This record gives sequence, structure tokens and C-alpha cells, in this order.
Amino acid sequence: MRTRAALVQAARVVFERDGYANARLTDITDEAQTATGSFYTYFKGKQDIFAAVLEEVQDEMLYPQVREMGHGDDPVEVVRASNEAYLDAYARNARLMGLLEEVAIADEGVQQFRRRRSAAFGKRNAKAIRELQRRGIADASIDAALAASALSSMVGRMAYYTYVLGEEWERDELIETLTQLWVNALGITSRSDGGTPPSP
Amino acid sequence: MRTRAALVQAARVVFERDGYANARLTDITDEAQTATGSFYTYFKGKQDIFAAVLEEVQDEMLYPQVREMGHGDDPVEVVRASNEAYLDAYARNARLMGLLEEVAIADEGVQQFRRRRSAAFGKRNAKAIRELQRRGIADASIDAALAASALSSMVGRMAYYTYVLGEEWERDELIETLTQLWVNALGITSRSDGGTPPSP
Amino acid sequence: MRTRAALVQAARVVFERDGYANARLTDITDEAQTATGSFYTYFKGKQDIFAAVLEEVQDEMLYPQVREMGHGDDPVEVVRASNEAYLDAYARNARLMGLLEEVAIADEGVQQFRRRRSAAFGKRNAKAIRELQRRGIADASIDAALAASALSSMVGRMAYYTYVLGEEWERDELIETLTQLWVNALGITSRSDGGTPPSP
Amino acid sequence: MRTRAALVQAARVVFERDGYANARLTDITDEAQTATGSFYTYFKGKQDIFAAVLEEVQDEMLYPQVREMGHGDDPVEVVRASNEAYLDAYARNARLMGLLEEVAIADEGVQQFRRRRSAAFGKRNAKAIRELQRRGIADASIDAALAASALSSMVGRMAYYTYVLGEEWERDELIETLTQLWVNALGITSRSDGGTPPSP
DNA sequence: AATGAATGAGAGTTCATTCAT
DNA sequence: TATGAATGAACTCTCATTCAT
Repeated sequence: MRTRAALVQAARVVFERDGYANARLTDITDEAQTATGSFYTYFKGKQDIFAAVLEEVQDEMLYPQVREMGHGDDPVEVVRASNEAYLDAYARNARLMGLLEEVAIADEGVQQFRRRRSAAFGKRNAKAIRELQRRGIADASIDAALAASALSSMVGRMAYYTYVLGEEWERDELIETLTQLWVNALGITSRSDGGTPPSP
Repeated sequence: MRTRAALVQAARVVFERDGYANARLTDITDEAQTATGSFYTYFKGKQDIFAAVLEEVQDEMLYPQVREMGHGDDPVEVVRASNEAYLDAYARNARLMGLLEEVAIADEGVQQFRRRRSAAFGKRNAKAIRELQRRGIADASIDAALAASALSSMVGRMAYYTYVLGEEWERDELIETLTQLWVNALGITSRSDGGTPPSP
Repeated sequence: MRTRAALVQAARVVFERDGYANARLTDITDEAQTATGSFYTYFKGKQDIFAAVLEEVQDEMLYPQVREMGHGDDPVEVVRASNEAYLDAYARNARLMGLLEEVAIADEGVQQFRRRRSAAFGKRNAKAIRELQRRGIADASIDAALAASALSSMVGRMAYYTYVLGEEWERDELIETLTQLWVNALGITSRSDGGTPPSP
Repeated sequence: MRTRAALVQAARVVFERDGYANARLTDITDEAQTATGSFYTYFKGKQDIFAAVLEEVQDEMLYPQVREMGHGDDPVEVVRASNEAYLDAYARNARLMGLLEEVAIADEGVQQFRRRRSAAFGKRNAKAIRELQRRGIADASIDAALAASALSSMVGRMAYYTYVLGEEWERDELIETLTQLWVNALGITSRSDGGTPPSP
């Protein structure tokens, strides 16, 4: 339905502009140029349309993850590229990512949404780390699942501080340091195929 | 003033019970057993009393930081102890820490409060890291300020996932892995200065 | 809109009954048999609806003015008729005229409204007086604008004393004396132009 | 009592600054540097202290009146001097005069106060006019009481427009024109002792 | 008599939700 | 299905008044 799409689109605009708590339903219908009442034809309330916004923009909202890694790739470069891609994507959707934080605490449904995505990406990252560990590139003594979550948190949080709260880190330094930390934390060494495996 | 204290105390109870958005001023005055009007004798509004609550519990709310490190201390043990202390404190004030996240996004004042605390602790951590770098215990190529912020973020975020959002990580494993990651990330090695072995 | 009209009508009733300061918005919505919230669909507040009431009854509220005067008319009769018409209109809207006085002092907007009306009528009266001066019927040495304002004030104020404050002047005597004063003040003489005698 | 005097003094300041409706009792006690509760030791409420303010400043609040007239005085000059004195006094107490207008409508007690003063001055003016009529200086066909009230109203109202509402009449022209109108209205002629009595 | 924090009724205002058109 | 005025509960905030100290 055209009206529904207009409402979701408008909701995103309003939420990003005013925040979740301050957004009024009439702001959304005004922005969508629909009647107030039409809102309830498609949604049960604010939470409901916010969920719909999330559904719609799901793909734009990345999660810090290590790229698939071919056998010839330098793992450090892969991590750097992943961080770079994530931070740039975050910068583009900063307002929305902030919203997600705001709403996740008070709204059970959004919290679920967030956790599902987080878990899915976490699993993939954990798998990638385990693969590195199997190949002797990463410290095998580390809990891969926990590390995946923790390192993603680190990158995600720095993105939040930088692009939502406006902390003034320089983009390239940020990427560089985060990559260094991530790589060190897992005991990854560049060209590690031939190098010594990390000491536990 | 007795009334003021009662209001702050009551506000904390109500905020923790109902969340920030759902808390009504009358709930707070009811809980404090004061008249509605008394609220405005001491506070300008909801934001104001929330700030007062934060101020009051400030000391209970730690920030991930490396403890002061004596020359004889094992740096790994110091990091572990810091993480342990932080996570346990977070667990005790989990609901409030969650609120802080929720409110910080929409409320300028609370955001300031958070940033000030964050910056203060960040400086101390950066200083501690620089000291480790100077003593050759930590990788000197890493930006200390950024690393301090990033690693704190990591620990802080995991605490949030665990104690606010209820992700099910086991406490001891969490501490262990975070310590490992933190230590590795900075390139810290145990007893790396040839000093005294860590006291249990 | 029907609701808006009902609110304005109700507001007039409530204002006349309770005065401006004592009128509550819910009294108005109760009287209008509309929901409380509907008030804000049409008005910004009490001042706003009061202005709307004034706007609505503007035509009923005359201002002391000299009627258009044909060449054959007896100027004294014209002044008398004007005064009579004004005093009778004032009597019909006495409560509202009193309100206008009350509110005009504290409310900038209403003050503007009053001044605009006053200025418009003042101009017309001044013009009428100048015309009489030009025709040699009125004392040419008098400042027409000031005189217009002053004589209108005199009549308006006596109406206020009589119909708002309840001073006990007899209607016909009042008209007679005011007319005499007005006419004398301007140095107008009956049939001074040698024209047709006034029709009874 | 010293406190009482301080309150009345403070009330005048606050009323003149904020208007009657906007003045809060705590503003008055703050201004008087007394405790909130002390207000009720001396006054029953806002109306009560306003009455006290009026009582205190009674003498400063003139009413347009014709000065006592000696046999040798030029009546025109006496009227002019009266108007001048009144307008200048009004200018000095403009804010208070405006207050009187504001409150008189809604407050029965103040209305009484006002009416009593008005009546007293009205009587004196009427007496002065009757004396002029007796001496053949003023038109005897005019109702002296009504004329006294009407002409006083005229001067009082012009003072109000000029000094309270800020209408821009030039002081000297104002005095001149009002004097002219007043004198003409009553049929007074300068050096009228020797002149022709006014034709009815 | 003075104090001033505490009181709490009362008023204004907002906005999610409904429903007749 | 769309409309948008109407609804009214819910909530914030003010301030005259009280009363224990």
C-alpha cells in the first residue's frame, strides 16, 4: 500500500529529526501527508511503526564484522577493511543508530530486534575467529564467541561516540587504532601463515 | 534538606521501576510522600531530578579503568582486578546504567554529564597506558588516548549487554576474556618488566 | 467550523458572566459542550479566544463618532443622534466593554485591537470636525484630531461609568448634556449655515 | 509596624512593575524581604494589600478638578492651570493610575474606592461650575454635576491614553486643546465679567 | 511576630486514539 | 480505505495558603 510506505518513510524522517521520545504521531502523518486516522489503518502505535522503520532499513544498519577471508588474504588487511566499511556505514546512518540505542532500552520489541541481529552477526564473527584460530593465525585460548561480541562492541561503541555523540576522533586514526587493537587482541600477526603462532 | 533527599531517593526508585519516559512526577512525589508542589521547590523538572539522581549515585557508578599500578604489580592482574571491580559495580547499578543510556540520547544535560565522566576516566586510563608504554610493558605504537577509550568501551558495552539487556555471559569467563583481550590489545605481557610475580 | 463558533459564543457567555481573570478554559469548553482539547484546535489560549470574541462582536461595539453629515442636516441634531446611538449600543454590550477595559491593560494584543479601532474612529471624527471647521460651523482654532479624541473619550467614559460601573445618570439627560458639551466645545451653532431647520 | 509598611511599599513596586493580575504574593514578600507567611499577618490577600497601597498613595492620585477661583482670576487661566497640574501629576503616577483602571473592573472594593474619590471630586467640580454659572461666566443651562463628571472624564481619559497607553500627544497642545474644549463646553469666556453671557 | 518549607487544589496544555463522514 | 475534527484522560506546573519551628 502506498500510504503505508509513505508513513514508514515519514516516520524515519521524523524519528531521525526529533528522536523517538519527542516524535508525535501527528508529526509523522503530517510529514507523510496522510490523515491522522490513517496511521491506525496500518500501525498500532509508535512502537509498531518504529519496528516497521527498522525492518525497512535493516540492510543499511551494519554490525561490525570481519569480512569473509580467503586463504591468500592478509588477515590484518581484512580486519582493517571491515572496520573501515563499518565506520563509514555507521557515519551514514548515525542518527538511526542512535535511535536504536534510545529505543532499545525502553522497548522490549526493539530490544529483541537488536539482539537477534547482534546474535546473527556475532555468530558469523565468532565463526571467522574460530577459523583463524584453526589456521593458527589467532590465539586459540580465547573464547571466540565472547571475543567476537566484545571486539564488535568496541568498534560499534567508538562509532557511536564519534558519529552520534560527536566525539572528535580522526577517522583514519580511529580505523588504524581499532584495527591494531582488534588484531592484537586476537593475537593475529600479518603474514601470519609463515609466522610463529601467538603464545597463549 | 530532608525533602530534597527524599525526592532524589524516590526518583531513583521510580526511575528504576518505570524507566525514565514512563516516570511521572507525581509518582516521585507519592513515593517520597511529599506534596506535588514540593517537587518544584528543588527541581526544575524531570531532567533536573534525574541529573540529581546521577550526581547522588555517581560514586557507585564506576567507569572501566586500569587501577593505579605499582612497580611490583603484575599488569595483567591489575587489569583483571579493574575489570572485575567494574563489572560487579555495573551489575549492582545495572538499571540505572541502562537509564543513563536511554536518557543520554535525548537529553542534552545528561549527555554532558556522561561525557564529562567519560572524559575524566578516559584521561586517567590514557595516562596509565602511556606509563605502561614508557616502561616497555605495552606496545608503544598504539595511540594511548584512543586505545583507552576503545577498550573501556568494550568492557562497558559488554557490561551493558550482560546486565542491562540480559545477554547470558558467565561472569568469570567474561572477566577472563575481557582481560585477555585488553592485555593482548595493548601488547602487555605478564611480568614483562622482570618484576615481582603477581600476588595471587 | 461549527465547533469554533460554539467556542467563541461560549467564551462570550463565560467572560461576561465571570470576568476575564476568573474565566477558566474548561468553563468555556463546558459551556460550548466540546472537549477540552478542542479548544486548542482553534485557539492558542485565553487571550486568543478573547480576541476572537472581540472580532466577532466588533460591529456591535460602536465608538463615539459623529455621523456623516449632509449639507441640510442640523449639526447639533447629528451629534445628538450619534451620542444616542453610541450610548444605547454601549448599554447593550456593557459587560463586554468593561472586559475590554480590564484586559486591555495587561494584554498587549487586546490593547493593539483597541488602539486600532480607536485610531480608525478617531480619524473619521477628526475628518468630520475638520469639515465642520471648513464650513465655518465649528471653531477653526481647535486641533481637530485632539478634539476628536478628547470628545470621544468624554462620551465613552461617561458610558463606562453609567453602564459598567453603574453610576446613576438618567439616559436622556446624559445624552442632552453630552451633546451640549460636545457642541459648545467645538463652537458649533445650530443651523449656523443658514440651511434647512433640523427635521424633528 | 515596620513589616507592614515594607509590604505595602513592596506591593506598590511589584504592582507597578508587573501589573495586578501578574503580581504574585511571593514577589511582594521577596521585594519586601520578609517571609512569605508574614504577608498573612497583615493582609487577607492580594485585594487587601492593593487597597492598602491605594490608601497609602491616595494623595498622589489626583482627579481633574478646577482650582478654587478668586474673583479677580481669569477663569480660562484657572482651567488651564488645573489641567496642567492634573496632567503632570498623572504623568508622575501613570503606572498606578493604570493599575487602578485594571483592578477597578474586577474588584468590587477598589471600585468603591474609586467611586468615592470620583464622587468627592465631582461634587467639588460641580460646585465650582455652579459658582461660575451663578456669576454669569458659564452657560447656566448645563447640568453642572453631569458636566463636571463628563469634562473630568475627558481630561482623565486623555491623560490615560497619553501616559499609560503611550499615545503620542504633545503635552502643551494637549493642555491647550483640553482647556479650550472645557472652557468652550461650559460657555466660559475670558474676562467674561464684562462680556456677554453665553447664549443658551 | 517572623519564618519559609510544605501543601495540594486547580489550571493549562498535550497528544494518542476514535469515529462519523 | 481515507479523512481530520473531536475527544478526554493524563500530565506538568503554579501559587495562594498554612503551620510547625
